[in-house]
This record gives sequence, structure tokens and C-alpha cells, in this order.
Amino acid sequence: MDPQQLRTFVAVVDHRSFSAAARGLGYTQSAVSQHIAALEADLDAPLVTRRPVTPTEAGERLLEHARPLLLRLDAARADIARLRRAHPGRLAVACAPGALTPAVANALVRARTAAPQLAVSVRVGARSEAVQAVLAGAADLALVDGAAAPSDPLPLPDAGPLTAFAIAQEPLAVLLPASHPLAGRPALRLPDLAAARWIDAPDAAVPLAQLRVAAQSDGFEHQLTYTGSDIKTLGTLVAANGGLATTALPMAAGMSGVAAVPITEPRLVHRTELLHPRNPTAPAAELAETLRLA
Amino acid sequence: MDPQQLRTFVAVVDHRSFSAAARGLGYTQSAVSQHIAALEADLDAPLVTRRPVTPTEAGERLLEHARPLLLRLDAARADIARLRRAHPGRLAVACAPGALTPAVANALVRARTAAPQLAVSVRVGARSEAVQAVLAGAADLALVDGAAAPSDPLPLPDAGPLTAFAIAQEPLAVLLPASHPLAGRPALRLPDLAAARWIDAPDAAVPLAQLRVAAQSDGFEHQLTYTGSDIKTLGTLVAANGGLATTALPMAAGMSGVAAVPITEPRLVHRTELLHPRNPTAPAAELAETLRLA
DNA sequence: CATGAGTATCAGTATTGCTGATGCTAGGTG
DNA sequence: CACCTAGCATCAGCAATACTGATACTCATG
Repeated sequence: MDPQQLRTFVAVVDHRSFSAAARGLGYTQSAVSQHIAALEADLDAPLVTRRPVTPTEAGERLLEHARPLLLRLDAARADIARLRRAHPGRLAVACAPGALTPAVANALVRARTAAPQLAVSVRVGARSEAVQAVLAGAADLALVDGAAAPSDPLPLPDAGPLTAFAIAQEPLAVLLPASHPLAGRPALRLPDLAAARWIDAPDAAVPLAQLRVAAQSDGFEHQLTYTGSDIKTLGTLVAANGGLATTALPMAAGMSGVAAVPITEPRLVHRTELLHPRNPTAPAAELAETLRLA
Repeated sequence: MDPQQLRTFVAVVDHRSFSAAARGLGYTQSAVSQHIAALEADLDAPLVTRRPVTPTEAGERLLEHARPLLLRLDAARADIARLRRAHPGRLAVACAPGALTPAVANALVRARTAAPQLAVSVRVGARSEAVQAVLAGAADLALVDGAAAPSDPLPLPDAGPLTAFAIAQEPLAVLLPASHPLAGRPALRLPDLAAARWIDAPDAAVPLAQLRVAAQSDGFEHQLTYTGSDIKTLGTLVAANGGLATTALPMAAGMSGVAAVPITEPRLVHRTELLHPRNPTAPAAELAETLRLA
């Protein structure tokens, strides 16, 4: 199971084609075909059906492992590269949309004014992308948010050793259309909403899967999936009766047509965590220290 | 970063010698030397000092990734192998010493009598070994125990997708020598014991690291490390004033010279979980189902 | 049935990855 | 203090491998 072959396999599944994967990887189609054949011979199981190219049962299983494996290989390389040349003139932050609080923004700006030659960059994207960026060394630290019990850590994909700590906790709120019968309530219980229609917005809001874990309940079926990381747009969807979503209470300020009602039960909070590698660059460590104390 | 080379690297570190690693792996010393040289050239960093052979800073970092990476490669292979030929005539259970409760034992025996041709095997070992055995396919299911908040999952190393659920929860108790001033108490608060002298018995009792996480506190320094999985022996050490340890309350029954006092604060339980792969063999699934309902 | 898009196979070649022999160096020994 | 030796590095040579490019095959489509 050569990592190169695994990479080829993942590309083949993603492109749904041997030839397209070959182009993407800079190989010939012949090489890709041989990679897959070698993997199938090694594991003694067919991995993809041909025409159409679809992962088989065994292929699905392999995929579950292959992606994290490749990510971790990159993480290992990045960890060691950081030891050699720690770009001290750079501060790259990867964050999920709900995670860049005013306090963080202020700290970032202060770091920049304190050291004007520091190249500060912020990249907003999906939660998993932010984590990945730190693991692979593309970012120096990540800010991710989610729902959890008051002092529990966030459930994050564990692809390597990262240091994490909370930098903010706010009440968790459900976003309802202003016209919703429950919109006027001062507070709501989450179990009462399990049967409601939800929007699954894994990047922009609290993912429903995380909500199910935190509330220890099934339910929370979604009628609509929202791909993207813009919270304002999510508010528009909620206002248009697309379904419910959960975010931090302060996040909903200024959304028109949307009511944000705090959730009292179970005792959940919206928590923002800062993640950085074990051996952070100097500017990243400083920023982390600032936010830890705040 | 060829997995073969990583395997060689890990072996070199474990053996503290190139030649010994070569013998262990069935290579020549020359090949091992070339593997390490290739890795160092690839990562552009020295990985081990020579004479004595010790991991460098970069080597330590690589090790943190290499071991889980190799484990997961095995897990991937095992997952796919299970699809092909699911040994339905075998039921191999790997468990941590505190995890084989009477209920589990009874269920195992019932499974055996119900299907006399079933080859039932139980292997007791360290927690991580049990998890590893299931991932690598050497065992069909694992039973592990530990401390956690009442309905939280156990903190387990995440090296792949496993299904887990609790099969037992008992009060958590601290083991004290019978002569200890606190031994007569009906109950104890964990924070009051943070400054005590502990035995770190990561295999036999609740690991101190897990206790720190569950209690959200530092402290719990150990004065003695106990390697091994025999709980009776641990009791002897406690009785001899070697330090404190925590287990499930019923576990301490019949230990002479040892007092077991339940812990009331923070609200922690001793929890036993059953782990199995996503696609368990038929006997494993049946046993899991029996224990889930119990 | 003819066509085309796409995968499998094959031969050939450059590269890789071993072994076995030998060189080199640090640490121990008389 | 010179020598010895255990153990890592290096080198040449050979076998296995991993690509490319050409070609054969195989479905899905009109």
C-alpha cells in the first residue's frame, strides 16, 4: 500500500475516471491503471467498478482510511518542516466563519500594528479545512467553533497532535424565522426542536451531527443542505422558512427576519477553540497567549 | 515517505541500533542505513543521532506520526480483509483487565454453549493493545474501561473508525491502604486527593492522564509506575503504601489491606465500553447485541 | 452496427532498492 | 597511547520496479 498509490486511488474516486485522475496527477492513464491494479492485487479485492468508475464496498472502506492517512503524512512532513524554518515573519490564520470574534479580530490587528513587517493573513473556510491547513502547515493557527457541553472540548477530527484550548464561550442560540410560533419565546429546549425542519450547514453553522452528539439524541433531520460559509446568507435562508440552524447568540445580531432564541436545555454552549501545532511559530504563540488570557 | 521506511525508522528507534533493527526486519544493515538516509534526505532533517542511536528533535516528531500511521495502514488492510472472509467460527475478544465484568463473562459462556463449534478466545492486555488488536483484525471486539463523566464516551486513541458503546457503568472508587487516615470515609472528593501520592498503572487501573482529563485538573503526580495488567498485584502495592489508584468500586472486593472509597466529586463513573469494527463478524455482532441490551 | 470514450495490457527503458564487500569512526582495552 | 572492535556509511552490481507510449479491448450510445 504505497501512499502514492493511495493518492492515485483517491484521485480516481474523486474524478470518477482513470484518465482524468491521470491528467490531474501528471501521470499517464496507463500508470493510473497499474496503480489501481496493484492496490487491488495487494488487498485482494476490487476497489472500483469500471464504467462508471465507482468505489466498491471495499473501496469505500479503503477511502475511509486513505484520506486521513494522506492528511497525516502531510502533517508529519509539515511538523518537521516547521522545525527547520519557522517563518517568523508570517502569521496565517485559518478559521471557521463563526470563529472570528471581535476579540480575535482586535488581537490580530494589535499583533500587526505591534510588528508592522508581519504578514498577517486570514482565511475563512470550512471547519475541516481550517484544521487541515494547520496540520499541513499552510496556516499557523486555526479557530474553529461548534457546540459542546460547557467545559467539554469540541469534537474535532483527530489527524494528528494539535494543542487546543477554548477562547470563547457564548450561549448557543437557534435561529428561527421571525414569523415562527416559537420566535417570541425567551428560551427554548433543544429536544422540543428535534422534530423541526433543519438546515444542515456544516460549514457556516453548528453541524447537525455535532448537535446530535452534544444533545445525545437522534432527530435533527435536515430538509436542506447549505454548502458555504457565509452566515448572513444562512440567515436569509432561515428567514425564508428554509429551516432552523444554531449559532452563537451574538452572531445573529442584525439579521432581519430572523429571531435568535437561546437554548437552555441541554446545557450546551457555543464554544470557540484555538488550535496550533505543538511547536508554533513565535507570532502564533504570542497570539495564542494573548487570547488564552482574555 | 515510504511506509516501509517508516517501519524501519520505528524499528531503529526501538532497537536503538541499525544492525539490530536490520536483523529484526530481515534486512541487511546496509538497507536499514539507506532507508534512514533516504528519509533524512526526503525530510531534510537528521532523524537519529548515531552512536548512541537516539531520535533527534525531528525524529521525535516523526515518531509521533509514524506509529499511528503504521497502525492505521494495518487497520485499513484488516478492514478490507474482513469483507472477504469473515471468520464466522471465531470469536476473539481483546480486553483491558478491568473490563471483563461477570455479565460479560456470562454472555461469552452463553455464546459458546449456544454454538459449541465457536472458537472463543479472550486476551487480556493493555487498553491500547486491545484497541490495536481490533483495528488490525487480530480480535473481533474489544472491551476497555476508564473514567469519564456519566454519559460521556471514553477518551480513546482515534486510529480509525470503530463503533463503541457503553456496556457498564459503576461508581468510581479510589484504592487506599487500609491504614490510610481517609480509608474509613464513606466517600471522597477527587480534588482533595490531587496532591496525594499516586501509582500510575495505565494498564491495570484508570490511567492518571485520563483522570486529569476527566477531573479537569492538573496534579495527580505519580511516585511509582506500574507496568502490567494484574489488578490483584496493584492492590498489594496500594496496601504496601505505594500510592493510590482508581478502579471500579466492585473491582476492589476481596482485596486485603485495601480500602475502596467511592468518589463523589466530580461526578465521574467507571465506564466499560465495547468496541467493534463497522462490519463485525456475526458472533461479534450477536455478543454486542446481547450486551447492549443488558 | 458503427463509433468513440475510456480502461487493460504489453514491451521497453530508466530508476529504484536490495545485497555483499569494504571503508570509516567512536569508544573501549591492554 | 596505540590498537581493536563494534557498528554505521558507502559503493558496485544485480534484480525488481515503475514509469511511458503504443495498442488491444470493452462497454455505452446513437
